[in-house]
Parts: sequence; structure tokens; C-alpha cells
Amino acid sequence: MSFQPPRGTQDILLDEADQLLALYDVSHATARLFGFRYVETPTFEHTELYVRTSGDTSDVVTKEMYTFQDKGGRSVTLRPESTAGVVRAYLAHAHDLPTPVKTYYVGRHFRHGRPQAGRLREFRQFGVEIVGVAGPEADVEVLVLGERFARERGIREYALHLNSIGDGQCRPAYREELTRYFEPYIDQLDEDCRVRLAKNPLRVFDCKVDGRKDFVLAAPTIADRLCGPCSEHFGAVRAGLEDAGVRYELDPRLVRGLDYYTRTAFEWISTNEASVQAATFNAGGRYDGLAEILGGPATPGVGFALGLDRMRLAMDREGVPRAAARATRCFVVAVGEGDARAAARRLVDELRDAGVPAERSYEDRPLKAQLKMADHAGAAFAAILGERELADGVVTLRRLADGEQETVAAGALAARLLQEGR
RNA sequence: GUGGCCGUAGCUCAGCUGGUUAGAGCACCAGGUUGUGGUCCUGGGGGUCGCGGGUUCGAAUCCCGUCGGUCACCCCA
Repeated sequence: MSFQPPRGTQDILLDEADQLLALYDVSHATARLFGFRYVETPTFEHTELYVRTSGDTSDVVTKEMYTFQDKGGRSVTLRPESTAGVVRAYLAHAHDLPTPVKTYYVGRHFRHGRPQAGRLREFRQFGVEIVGVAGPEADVEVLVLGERFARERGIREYALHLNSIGDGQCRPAYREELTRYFEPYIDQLDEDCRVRLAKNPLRVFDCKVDGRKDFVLAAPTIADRLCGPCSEHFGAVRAGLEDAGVRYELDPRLVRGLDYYTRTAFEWISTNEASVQAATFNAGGRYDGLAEILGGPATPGVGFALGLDRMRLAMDREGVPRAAARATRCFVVAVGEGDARAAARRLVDELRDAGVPAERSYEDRPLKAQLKMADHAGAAFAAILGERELADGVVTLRRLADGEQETVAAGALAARLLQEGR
């Protein structure tokens, strides 16, 4: 039996686990600060949900899904993302929900691809969605939330890229124009990009190999082909960001692979010099076409999906300290077997009653070893309890930072520690 | 899913062109007179050299496969 976890998954422990936990905490706190309510949708959904929303020729569907048959013979899929699930849940419960719906989720997602740093088969995302508002202020709110999250986590080296990809009014015409534009250059495109040209010409812009070629850089962008309403919407989003003090860069080449995305598209990208491929840690936009694809009434929506694992990479690259605030305040050391051990157990209990995080050794180990444990536990104090102390009803309180010791009545220990403050 | 590089103790790595009982630093544990951590000294535990097969008198060192990591591409968080 191998102890290795399956490929593309990871065991997260100690400092890394604390770091992740802090990210979960900030996800909840930030979303709630904006009045978003938590939602928990299934970890797996009917495969059809993703096939319909992503299209059966998309990469996600053709090679990245964890799909299997359940015992009733239905095809189910581990969620590769959550927007589809949230919108599905919205449609299922729309009658019970006050409008607009502001909701957020935190959880694990699954995609079967070749793993590398920042691209795992099991990964964690924090996402927010505003469903039911078509206007630009919803877009701004989502962007402001994402910005606040990034700053809250202490990262500074990033850029917010922003674009509008139009809607059903203006995109088709632009798409045709772009196809015509690329036509003469078709033999200068590699195989990948030709496929993109046929399926979705906007995606030629993200081509890694050809994307930098002059004729691609010179191609018309959608910015000045937006229809009136899209242009107005985009202008309002930009004005809103400026008013909120959120810095962004216009990126006319930022696109989306799927057709239900409309208007606003954005990505937060780590600009740290050590950043590699997976530099995008948060991406989102407007998806006004999604509900209809699922067979529901036209319902506008906007949101983002933030990669918590990628966020951790970005934080590490920038040297943001992993919040390793250890809880233990006082480590109670029992010297010798018998009475001291029982007394230590009771003392720890008293400290906990008083709200002082405390722990002790579960085995009789040398005093030396127990002090070492206190050190490893990150405790500020060690309370030593041996024959001498037991006889006098006191403990020896040792401040671990400088070795300063004092004698405290056992019953007064909790009060003494609380008086020490943090 | 495609391709390049890599895989030696918990971690970071050494081990020349194949040659006997595989090493270091850090970490961990224990001692340094029987009650004092984090420094120092001494000692100790811990490795099927990712796994499987092959070549060879002999392989951690060569070959093949496989698993895993990493990087690029596809795609994306």
C-alpha cells in the first residue's frame, strides 16, 4: 500500500493547513461583510448540467471531467466549477428567494488534467455570485469584493485585467469581422489556433504560440465594436471601479471560452516575478445567458471564482507570513508520576474553563522533554507542577521567552495568565 | 491529454565514467548527576536508493516499463 495521495491531490498540514484555514475564514468574513449568504450545492451533479453549460466539444467536458455512473446507472460528475450548480439551484428555488440573490460558496472542485503547480485535480475555490441584477453596479460590487479579498490576504503584486466581450447584439458581428480578418493569415496559425478560429475566433487572442504575432496584436478588438447598451454598461463598470479606487488595466484580449458569458470579463493575475503559468488566481464575469441554457427564464448573473490554492502560491511568492498563530497559551508540565499528573489534568481544565488555551503531555516524560513540548506548542508560558508545588498548592510559572519564573497559587493561575494579556 | 527534465533518510542534497556493511546538514529522540525548553557537546533511531523487470560476476549508478513530481502546451482556479 502506497502512502502517496492520488495524483493531483494533496495532504495539507501544519502551517499550510493554517494558511488554508485562514483563507477560508477570510472568504466567509469578506462575503458576509458584503451581505452575501453562504450556499452549499452538491459536490457532484448530473453530468448533463456541465455538458449543457460548457458544450459537449469543450475541453472541460471532453477530457477534464471526473464522470462516473452511480449505482442507479445515472451519469454524475464531480463539479469542475460551481457557477452552473449555483444557477441550477437558483432555478430550482427561485420562488423562495428574495431578489437579488447574493450568494457565495467555498469548497473543493475537481478537474482531471495533468497536474502542475497551481493546477490540481482537486482544488479549492471561493466564489461569489449575484443573480438577478443586470445593471453594472452588481459587476462593480463583485469586483470590489474580489479586490478587498486580495488586499486582505496581504498580496500586493497583482493586476486586475478587465474587458467587455459584448453580448448577443454585438458579438456575432464582431466575431464575423474577426474571422474575416484572420482568414488571410490562416497558414501562419498553428493547428491549435486554426481550431480556435473555427470554434471561437476571439480565443485566438489567448494562443500561447501565435498570440504574440503582429497580425494578432493588430487585429480589431471588441472595445470599439460594442453595441450601445454594452458600451454604456462597460463605461458604468469602469466609472464605478474608479470611484471605488479599484485599479484595473483594460485588456482587450481577455476573452472567455463559452458563449453564455456576456459583457464584463475580468481576471486578477499575480505579477510577482517568480510567478509561473498559473498566475491567474481569480477570474469571473457576467453570464447573462447561462440560465436560459439550462432551460430557465432569462436571468442575469455576475460573479467570480477565486482559486484558493493559487492564492496560497501567490502569498508564498510574496512572502506573506503563514498565519501560524498557535492557540496554546500555557503548557502545564507535570513532574513525576501520580498526583502531579492528575493535578495537571485538573489545572488544564480550569484554565480552559477560564478561556485560556492550555494543553499538557499525555505521557510521563522528563521535565526537559515536556518543556520542549511547550516550546513546540508555541506556548507563551509553562506552568510547572511537581512535588514541591503540589505540597504548597502553587505552580511555578515560567515565561518561555526569557525564562523568567514566579510562584503562583494554583487557584490564581488562570487569573494571572489573563492579566498577562495576549 | 501531448512533450522535456527529474525521483537517494521526515526535509535539502552528496554519492567520479557500475565494485564490498549508502553518507552529510537540518529535523526527531535520549543523555551531559536524579526538577527546567529555545544555544552548545555526545550518542541514537530512521533509507525495500519511487516501484517492477532487464543487462552484468556485481547497479543507487546502464536499458525498458510504470507510478509520482516539475516545467511547457492544451485548458483553466
